[in-house]
Formats: sequence, structure tokens, C-alpha cells
Amino acid sequence: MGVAERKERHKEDLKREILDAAKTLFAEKGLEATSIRAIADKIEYSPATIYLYYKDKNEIVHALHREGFKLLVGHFEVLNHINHPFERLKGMGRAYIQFALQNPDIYTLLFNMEEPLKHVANCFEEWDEGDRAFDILLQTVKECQTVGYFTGFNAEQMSFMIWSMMHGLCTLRLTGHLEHVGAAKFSDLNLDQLMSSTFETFVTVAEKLKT
Amino acid sequence: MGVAERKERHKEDLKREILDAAKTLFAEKGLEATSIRAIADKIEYSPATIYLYYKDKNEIVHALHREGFKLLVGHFEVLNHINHPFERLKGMGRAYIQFALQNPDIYTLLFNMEEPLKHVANCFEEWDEGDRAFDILLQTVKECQTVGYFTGFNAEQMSFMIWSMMHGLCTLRLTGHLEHVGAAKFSDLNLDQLMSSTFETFVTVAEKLKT
DNA sequence: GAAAATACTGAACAGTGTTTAGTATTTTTT
DNA sequence: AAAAAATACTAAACACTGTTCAGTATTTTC
Repeated sequence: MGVAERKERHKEDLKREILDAAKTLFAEKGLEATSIRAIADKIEYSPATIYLYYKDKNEIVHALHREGFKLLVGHFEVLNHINHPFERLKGMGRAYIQFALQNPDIYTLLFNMEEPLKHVANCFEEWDEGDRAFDILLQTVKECQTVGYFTGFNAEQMSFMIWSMMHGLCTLRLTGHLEHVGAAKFSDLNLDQLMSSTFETFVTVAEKLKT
Repeated sequence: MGVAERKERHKEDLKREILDAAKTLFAEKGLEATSIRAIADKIEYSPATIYLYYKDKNEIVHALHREGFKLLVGHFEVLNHINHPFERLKGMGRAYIQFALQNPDIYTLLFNMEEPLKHVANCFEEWDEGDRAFDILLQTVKECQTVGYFTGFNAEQMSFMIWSMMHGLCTLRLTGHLEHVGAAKFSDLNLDQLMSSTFETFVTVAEKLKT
């Protein structure tokens, strides 16, 4: 049955090709501006062919959603060698910012859109990479508590607070709000510095709370 | 010239009517799902008429953008009577959350979209209500510093941090991410309670830092 | 060699934002 | 009062979108 396998492989290849084309166009022009026809053009198939491999556009978006989360978790996992939990937490913060700046559209897809998440909610069978990312944060916060950080706080709530702050910072940056307000208040600082210094402000807060 | 004035007034009325129809439909179905044709239907004019009063859809969105910021600033201004700055800051946090939950689509429009902000950047003549909202926050933080809060911190950076946290919290809530992760971690808490307690976590942090 | 399954596509449908040519109506000018 | 000009509005079209479906080659099975 080597023939069937080769065909199956080709089918998987094409599915991959569609996803890669979608990812490229998406990064170039954004989600809304990326049409099925444009994806079809890029892989040199007819638009209708796309629908033989993906149910609809949402399914493509969802596939990118899953890949995006894996990429983010990858950014976190390279920090595993850092023994001190608070140093690791700082590294995660910087990695999160870096991920958002390097993959602005994927970041928006992961955290600023409703639809892909709805799809995840309907997929019981598959492990949710998004929850895993939060678990990594939660675990790190708990470890920080064993060495005197965040004492007296609920770890889950503190993790939510940290995530909110990081997410808010990245989102305000990517939507241009940081640029808009920052230009008026910090004409000497560039935006990346402004993000960093806002993050470092939180780090200072956490260190002052240390017992 | 009474006739010309009456006509002018009618023209302003229709412009208002278009905006109100857009606002209603927008709140009902969201921005993407609100078409020019639907707005035209609601005010019982042809779609082309819309374009006699607004250059394009973006201009309608931008008009709603301006109104939204005024609404938010209004939420803040009712707190002016609170003398103690930190109590006022807490009130602002709760008002911000309330505003986001009561006007989810307007909130998204104000803080999670790029396009309306670009339009603002091109309008030099008009006072930007968005900057004013941030100024209110910044001023309050500075006042807090006079009574021992946030000592040793740069007020602008602290304000950015607070805004980021509040915005992140609201955005994660409105996109459904809080629901998604929260359901796994806090099955007993409802989402509004989860938002409140995350905010209160920050309040506790600020109080612990007080000198 | 005939039948069946596979892989793919052209054309269409219903929707979108937007433009343009044209039509009534009202106002101004002669 | 009649002609000209300005106003308010619209039907129809254009180019685009996601999506579906009938139909066509090609390949596999019998």
C-alpha cells in the first residue's frame, strides 16, 4: 500500500502548504486582508481546493492559533535552565514581550480575537496549549513564593495580574496606543524602551514586596 | 436665511441618525457584522446616502471612537468628589472595568483596534480625548505619591503599568480568555468576581508598598 | 476495457464597501 | 412665470469577500 501512503503524504504536504501560505500572507497583510483566493493564488490551486483540506477559513485560523501557542511555549521552555524562579519569571516577561513584537499578528490572533478561542472550546479531544502557557506562569509564581516573593498573595490571582499586565502592555503597543500616548509623555524614549521600563517597574514592585 | 438654517439642522440630524443607527447595530452585532447597507436600512435611506454624510465606514467608526472616549472620561469625572487620591484611583479602576463590561464593543473599538487611532493621528485640529483619559490617571497617581503611595517610582511609568494591567484584564475578559483559563482554575468564582479580585490584588500590592 | 473513486476547478451565490450616473425636487436667477 | 442651477437622493454597477456545487479530467479498482 505504498501508493496510498504516498498519496496521503502528498495530501498532508498540501495541507501544510496551505497553512504556510496563509501564515506568510497573514504576517504580510494581516488576517482580515488575507483572502482564501489570495492563499489559493499563492499555492497555485483554485480557491475551491482549499475547502477540500480545511472546512472553512476559521479552521485555517485555528491551525495557526495552535502553532502560535506552541511557538510561545517554546519561547518559555528555553528558560527552563534558569534555576532561580524569579530570574526565570523575569526572563518569561522579556520573552513574552519579544514574542509579541516579533510576531505581532500571531500575538493578536492568540490573545486578541474571540473566534479562534471559541473553536478551542469546542475541541475537547485536544490538549490546549494556551492553558499550558498559563500553567507555566502559575508554576513559576508558586516557585517564587518558596523563596520569599509574592508572600501573602494567592498564586492564581497574582498570575492573572501579571498576565494581564504583560498582555495589556503588548496589546497597547501593537494597537499603537503606546505610541500615541507615549509620544506625548516620553518624547526621548523609544517604544521598546518604554515597554521594557514599564515591565521593569513591575519587577521593582515585586522586589520591594519580597520578604 | 431661516430656510437654509433649517436645512442645515436637518442635515445635522441625519448625520446624528446615521451615527445612532450605527451605534445600535454595532452594539447588537459587533463592528464587522454591521454593514453600511444595514445602517441604511435602519434609517430608511439608500446605502449611497450614507456616503453623502460620512466619507467612508472608517469615518463613522471614528465618530463612535470620539463619543466612546467622552463616555469613558465621564465615568471618571463622577469620581472627582473623592478627596483621597488612592480611593479615587481605586474608584477609577472599578469604573474602568464597569465601562468595559457595559460597553464591550465600544471598549474594543477604543483600545483594541488600530484603524481609529490612525485617524486620530491625522487630526491635528481636535483635542484628543484619549490623551485626556491618560492624563487623569497620571494626575491621580501623582497625587497618590503625595500621600505615600508609589514612592520611589516614576509616575508616568507607574501609570503605564496600571493602565496596562487594567487594559489587559478587560481585554482578556472581553475576548473570552479569562473565561477559558478561569474556568479551569477557579470553577467556583464567576468571571466578574475574578476580574474584581485580580484588581483587588493590585490594590493590595499598592497598599503594601505604601511608605 | 468498464466502473468507481479521487483530485481538482469554473462558475455561481449572497454578501461586503464604495462609486457613478442619473432623477426628482427645490431654490435661485432671469 | 419660465429657465437655470443647485440640492437631496438613489438604482445600478464594480470589485471584492467566503463558500458551495455541478462538472471534468485523472487515477485506481474490478
